[in-house]
Parts: sequence; C-alpha cells; structure tokens
Amino acid sequence: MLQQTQVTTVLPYYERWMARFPTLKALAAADEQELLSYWQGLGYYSRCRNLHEAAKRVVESGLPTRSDDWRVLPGIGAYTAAAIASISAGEPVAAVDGNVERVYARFAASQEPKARLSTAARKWSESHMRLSTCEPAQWNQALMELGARICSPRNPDCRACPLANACQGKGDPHRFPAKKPSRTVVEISYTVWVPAREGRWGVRRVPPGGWWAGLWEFPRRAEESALHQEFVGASPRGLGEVRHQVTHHRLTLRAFLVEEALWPNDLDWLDTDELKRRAMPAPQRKIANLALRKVVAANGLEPLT
DNA sequence: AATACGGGGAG
DNA sequence: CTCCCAGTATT
Repeated sequence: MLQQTQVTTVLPYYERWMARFPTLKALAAADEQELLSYWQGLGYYSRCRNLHEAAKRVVESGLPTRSDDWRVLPGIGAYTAAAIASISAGEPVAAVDGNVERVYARFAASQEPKARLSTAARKWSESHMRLSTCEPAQWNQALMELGARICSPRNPDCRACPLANACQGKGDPHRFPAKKPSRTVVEISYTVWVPAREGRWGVRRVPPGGWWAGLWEFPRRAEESALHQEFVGASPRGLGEVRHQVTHHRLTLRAFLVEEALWPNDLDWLDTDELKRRAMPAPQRKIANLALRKVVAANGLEPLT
C-alpha cells in the first residue's frame, strides 16, 4: 500500500484491510473482488492483485528469508525486498525509496536519471551500512527519515543535516535530483451512461489492458465514437461532469442517466448496496454518487463512500 | 532508459 | 497550478 502512496493516505486503508484480512492465510483465501473493494480509492490496483498472488505463493511455499528470494514475489521490487529482509532478518541490504534517492542525489550532486540514481544510491548506502555499527534496519530507517524530515523535497534544512560536512549539494540542494521535463497534458473525453432500472444499476468490468482494468464501471465511450453519436440522439438526462487527472492525462467524463435504450447486454445489475461494495475507479465513483443523489435521494439512501 | 500505472496531499 | 509520495513491471 505504501508504494508511491503517502503514509497518512494509507493508514485508514491499512486498518480496514488488516481487520478484514488479519493473516496471510486469510488474505490468500480471499476473493479478489472483495480485496479490490478494500483497495478502492488507493490507486495502482495491480499492487492489490500482486499482493494477493504473493500471499498465495507464501502460504503455499513458506516465507522467504533473503532479500533475493523476496524479490521474486510479484509486487516485491528492490525497495520492498530490502526493507523486509533488513527488518525481519537483519540482512545488510539498502532500502532505497524516494527519500534515499533524493538524499544521495544531493549528497553526490548527481543529476543522473532515476534508474542510475537508484543504483548508485543503493551502492552508496550499502557500503556505508557495512562500515557502520548500526543495524541494517536502523540504517535504512535513518536514511529514509533523514530524507523525509531534513533533506525534504521543498525545504531542505541543511543546517540540521548530519551529512552537511561532506555534502556536495548543500549549496543549492534544489538542483538535485534533476527534474524531468513535464509532459504535455492530453485531454480525453468520455461519455458515461448510467443504466438504471427498478432500483438497480448496470455496471461492467473494465476491460483489461488499460487504466482500472478489472474494476467496475458504468459503460463508457470515447466521445468521438459512433456509439456516442447514437447515444446523444437518444436525448438522455444529464447527470453532470466529472474531471479527473491521471498522470499526464486530463479526463472529462460527461455522465447521463439512461433508463431504457442503449444498454450493453452484458451488464451486471446491482442494487445500491451491491454497487457500494464494488471497486470502482474514483471518477466513476463520483458519477455513482451523482446518480444516487439524483435518483434515490428522496428515498433517504446514503452516498457511496 | 523510458513509460504505464491512481489518487491525493501539500505548497 | 506543481511536485511527489516508504515503487514495480514492462517495453
């Protein structure tokens, strides 16, 4: 959960997750759709599937010990493997996260691209770790903490830094690490229609290969498509517009309520409680709430969380 | 080496 | 707006 996601964001998800799936065995035996519903809103949903798969393998074959063996599990990369192995087994391997990369980039005044920076930071951290009397877990924690609290992205406090003496970047820490040029934003528009009948909602599984694969959504078409044109001709009721940013794409989803025509025939029809438990992409969740307010507010139903 | 992959926190 | 978050897998 913590991969590329802030601790304060993760915390409530983690608590709910651990209450529901308290052991590896429980996790391995869980239904993937339910896992995704607990993950819903966190993003990077492949992490969820990978964690599930990793739990299955571990329950089947036992817990790894060495970093290299952890590394084989899906979703466990260099950072996570090193973090686990150094903490759980005291293995002297460097856990290099964004903090450590930044600390190293400034310390060595390096503007290398991310891949090389990461490798260099790992060697740097590991060589000093071995010279230190510090436990590997403590060393890793200390370096990450230094990056989070002192060598921070926006306001590095070089006066408080224990490495300032030897640091090559302290004159102008903001030059490191090098920022990659920002990509031009791509605008994408979708029409979303919300099939509703007799208190039920029609959803489909997001097809594989793109964003939100495997989650559930209301039918969606690019606005240029022929289906869209046909749809507009059916004069649906507008629900509203939802904007959402995904990396360098800016999405606009225009949502409409349709009660009869143009439903794909492979929809899953859910009542409101079932809809609430399905994992939906954030913008589709917002549309669900628009629809709920419009259609069933009078019945006293609560919005989706 | 570069890109896809979410969503949100914070300045 | 921008940058970046206790990264990983794929190309």
